[in-house]
Amino acid sequence: MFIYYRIVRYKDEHKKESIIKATIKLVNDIGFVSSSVSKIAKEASVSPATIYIYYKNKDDLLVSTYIEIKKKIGMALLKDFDDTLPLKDTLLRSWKNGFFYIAENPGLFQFTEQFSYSPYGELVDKKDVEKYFEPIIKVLQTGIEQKIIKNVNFDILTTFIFFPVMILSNTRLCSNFEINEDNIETAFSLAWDAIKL
Amino acid sequence: MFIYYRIVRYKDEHKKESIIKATIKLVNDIGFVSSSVSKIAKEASVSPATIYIYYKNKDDLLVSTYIEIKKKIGMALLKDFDDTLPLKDTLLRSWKNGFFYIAENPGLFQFTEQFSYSPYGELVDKKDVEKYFEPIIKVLQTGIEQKIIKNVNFDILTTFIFFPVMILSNTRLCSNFEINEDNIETAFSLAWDAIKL
DNA sequence: ACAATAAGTGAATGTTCATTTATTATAGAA
DNA sequence: TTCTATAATAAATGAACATTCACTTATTGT
Repeated sequence: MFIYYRIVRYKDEHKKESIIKATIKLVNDIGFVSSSVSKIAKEASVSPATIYIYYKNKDDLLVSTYIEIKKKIGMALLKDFDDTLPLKDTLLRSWKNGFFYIAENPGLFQFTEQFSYSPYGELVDKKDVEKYFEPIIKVLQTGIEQKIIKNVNFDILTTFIFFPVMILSNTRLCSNFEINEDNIETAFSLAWDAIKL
Repeated sequence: MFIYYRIVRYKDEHKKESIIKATIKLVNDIGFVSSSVSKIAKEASVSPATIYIYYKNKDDLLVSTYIEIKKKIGMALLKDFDDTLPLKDTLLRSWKNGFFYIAENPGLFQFTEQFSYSPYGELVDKKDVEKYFEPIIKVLQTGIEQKIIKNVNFDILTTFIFFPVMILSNTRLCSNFEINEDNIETAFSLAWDAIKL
């Protein structure tokens, strides 16, 4: 007869968080090309080998960081989500949530932009990300059925109602767009004109 | 008395072109992170040292490649440019030019996307790029003055009338948007609804 | 034919890379 | 307190990196 013990020295979640934080900071400051595991380790004040306790390899670290951020952004977007409101108001609320979250966390956003336009983007299972945005996508589909918005290819719709948030939030692309209630509403009115029937 | 000779072996422009071509191919295939000078040299069938005859360093090679591509895209966009047409027609023509050029040269477009969202983007003097797009920007300004399109922040305007071309052309972002006359015109009608007064 | 000079190169440079190995530190059940 | 599994690490590894070096090849006016 055998008795199995489970004696564990628990992983330090604070350490994991500081590795992710260091990854984001470094990638934003010097880019993927220059962000080595040792530099990330130094920034997080851990040994390079420690990173390999929490992540399989460098790719795993970067992909996990990306998904973690996408989850946060998705949740921010859906704050106070209420699809009993008129469609237009539901969308505008998400716009505002998105703009203000990105404005308060520019590093998170910048990381995802750089990541998703690089070949790292292909390492991500899209479904792992899309699930965080599902409710708002469903709202659009309902809008088409109720003949409130144009019945066009879904890619076209998202181009005009989601991407403007990302483009206008990108200070590199839009240096003259100041993020405040008025400007968001002005921009939103163009988006709404584009998609409304 | 001295006699100075000026005897030159001229640089082989074909070689320079093959280095740029190799750079684009490699960056698209494996990304900036993995594209080393030696790999680019091998792809171009030259010695790594040869690259340093044509370019100061690796950054110079990448930035030059980017500007070269932007010039080509800008010129494609402005093919048959005619600002005596109604504003709407001028813009639609550019949309079609843009879509079809990108569709025929997906590698060029993909390189610029990856480049401009990476820290390499900061190495480029924006004016070196903007000049290739100037005529079409002026058309928009005229449209505002003539009260044909909305008088809003210029960043908002470009978000709805230029970026959709880039988003919809990006197969990674829009896998369900097929590029043909009909679909381009449908997408353009949303853009026009957004910006028209 | 030859002098002059730039184009072009393969190999070597020292550095940095991602990852592994060998070892120590520590938490917690018995 | 003792024991054990895992966290954590410093140091080591071989491969790959950007760039330079010493050299050869090609071109062209004289």
